[in-house]
Amino acid sequence: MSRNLTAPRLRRMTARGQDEVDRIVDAWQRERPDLDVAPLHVLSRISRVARRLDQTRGTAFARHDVEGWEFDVLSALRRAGTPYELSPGALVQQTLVTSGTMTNRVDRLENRGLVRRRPAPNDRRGVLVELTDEGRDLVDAVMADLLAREQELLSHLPTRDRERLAVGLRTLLGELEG
Amino acid sequence: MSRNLTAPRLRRMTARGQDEVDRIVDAWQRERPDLDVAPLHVLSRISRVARRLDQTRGTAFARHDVEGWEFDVLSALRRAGTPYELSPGALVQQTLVTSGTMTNRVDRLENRGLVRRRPAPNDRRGVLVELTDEGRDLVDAVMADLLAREQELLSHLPTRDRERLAVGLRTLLGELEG
DNA sequence: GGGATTTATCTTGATATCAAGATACTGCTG
DNA sequence: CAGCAGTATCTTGATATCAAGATAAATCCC
Repeated sequence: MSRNLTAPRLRRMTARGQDEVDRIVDAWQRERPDLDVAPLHVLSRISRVARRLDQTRGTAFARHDVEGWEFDVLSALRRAGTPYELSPGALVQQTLVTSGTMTNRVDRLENRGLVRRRPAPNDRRGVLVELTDEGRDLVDAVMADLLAREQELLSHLPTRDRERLAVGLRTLLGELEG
Repeated sequence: MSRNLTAPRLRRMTARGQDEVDRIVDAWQRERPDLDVAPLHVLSRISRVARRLDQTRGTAFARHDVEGWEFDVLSALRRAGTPYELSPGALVQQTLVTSGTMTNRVDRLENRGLVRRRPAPNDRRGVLVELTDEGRDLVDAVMADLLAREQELLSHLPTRDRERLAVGLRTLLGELEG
């Protein structure tokens, strides 16, 4: 069993300052010196950053009176391009929720007038969900705002670091989805 | 407004294969060429990886008959070290949930016999949540298993890349928490 | 030391999610 | 062309979460 071989180097590289995850990992290392807790430096940090990111995005969404889950759906439809319509099944795949959740989401978005359901051609089981003009305007406004804030969030990270981050995360995602 | 200056380089670096986020970002770029969508390469990917990671961990937890939220709480208590006890407030801070959620979680863990509540000394408002022996055994077993799986997940990522990933994420987390 | 403020925890009510199963239609196979 | 497995969507029931507020005790400050 390989024993925290990478920990010392990691520690050196980050001498400037600890974050909450460093404290968590150190605590585990102290309590379980028999385990290699190095993976936590990457994977726990991802979970924690994602959590905070959700919270932060929430405040950006609030100013447009939109919930995160609403944006998820509208945004999948928007980036599909004209005529801005997808099947519920396709929406399920893209948003990583279950079919029941998607039915519920589409219901509520339809009530708000942001999407519309129509029968699928050539398949009487099927439905297509399409963005209304109002939905499109909304998602466009939110997206511009969101990107501005994310730009700012990344502004202290050099371009090179952003690329490395993206590449590493892509590898992980490939592992998880492949 | 800076216009997707980093996108071409990113694209080149990843010629080997696209992931789902690449497809999402490309679609946005096509639909909104006026916006700089590069931040999504990092931030959307973090959300998506985190989501998948949750799902993956879920299956590891299931074999020990533990839910993710249970592990979160037990693990905070475990790494606190002897005597394995923390206030509900401290647990709230570490797990990023609200106080109502924590009350509920502690209730359920107490019912399962994994933790125990006792009055805080010197503060009659307060309570301390402490790990039972059973809780400690459980969290130790789950942690060992979890680390083994995460080790494997990271095994295709060179050590150097893991370090860079950790460093970049730490910077982001500092931004989000500071 | 007594009243206002802050801190710590718990309660309540509304909501979003999921797993499992129901329903309805398609399209393959023999 | 009949039956049957597969696909697409929706329904149901249980559950975890959150926001807001209630309650109680500690601490501050004059």
